[in-house]
Amino acid sequence: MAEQLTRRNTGKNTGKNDAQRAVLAQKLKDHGLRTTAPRLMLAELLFADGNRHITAEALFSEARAAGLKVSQATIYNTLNQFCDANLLREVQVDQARSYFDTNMSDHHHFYVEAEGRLIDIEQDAVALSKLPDAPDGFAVSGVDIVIRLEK
Amino acid sequence: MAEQLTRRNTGKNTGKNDAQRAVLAQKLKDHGLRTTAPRLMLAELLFADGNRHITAEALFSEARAAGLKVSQATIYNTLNQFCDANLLREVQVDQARSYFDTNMSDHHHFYVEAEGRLIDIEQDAVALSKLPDAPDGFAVSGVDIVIRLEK
DNA sequence: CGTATTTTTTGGAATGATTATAACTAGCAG
DNA sequence: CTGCTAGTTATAATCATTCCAAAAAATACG
Repeated sequence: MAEQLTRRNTGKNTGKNDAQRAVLAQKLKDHGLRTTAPRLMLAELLFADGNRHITAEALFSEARAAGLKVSQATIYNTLNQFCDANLLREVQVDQARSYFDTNMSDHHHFYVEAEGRLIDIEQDAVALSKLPDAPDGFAVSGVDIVIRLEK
Repeated sequence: MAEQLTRRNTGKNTGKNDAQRAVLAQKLKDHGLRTTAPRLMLAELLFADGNRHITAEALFSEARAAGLKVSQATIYNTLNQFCDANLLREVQVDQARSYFDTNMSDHHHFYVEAEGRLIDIEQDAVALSKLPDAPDGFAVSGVDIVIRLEK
């Protein structure tokens, strides 16, 4: 037993999943990451169904629920590598835990504190008509807008 | 020994500090907090010299450096009580640690990631000309803008 | 002013997220 | 294939923060 992680499945592969995997594998390569089984499977969870916001712990649970055997360390390593490789971004809304966002386009967030849930705000839904100059000697590396929501 | 925390000093009180303390004590009362020695001393560190941004750990160091004997637990308790009492606000910029801001006016922040330093942006230096509607059933409880800076 | 009642403070243990470590294993270049 | 390098793992370590139970200090009351 314990061969769920091998590249080739036990038999019936849906061509669809294989195609998807190939695309994701290429995506990893394009971003300078080797294609390993854990990375590919986590990429599948993260990127297969459109944009999402997820915590390390939630991803770990999902992976386990999907029958994958990844350690927590791999979850953290992978999330950090994906961030470094610009496949993910970290969103700063709650000091208790980190949220990772698969949407790399320029955008902002609603944060439902009560539920720990993030909602994308497309960039063109916000307009900053006035921005302060960066202090001398500094350059702006990012502008984060978080709109906190309550019931 | 060990009487540094008593209300009455060992002798020479500068009237200035006493006046300041009285103001701070009143401030605590106004916000529904009892005047205790630790609270008063931390309030002095926090509010005496204009607005500041500080982490729990930094406040603890300052308190120790000033010869105060407060435990870490008291630092955390006090910071949280001050937040609840609207004497402080917590700023969310780094998942590793919390920053507390004594400036309760409506404003935003520059964050120098490399130095872990926050700089206030006065409210009128930013103008949002377009804001998305809150999703159905939710109300906006706050808008946080953080401009990240690099050298 | 003591004494009772309630809050605070405290030191230390507990928690929870994240990172470091060291041994093992899997990619991939030749 | 074979070896070198990078990735994965389990576990221990770390770090900020919270919890806890007991001691101390504040207010209330008589």
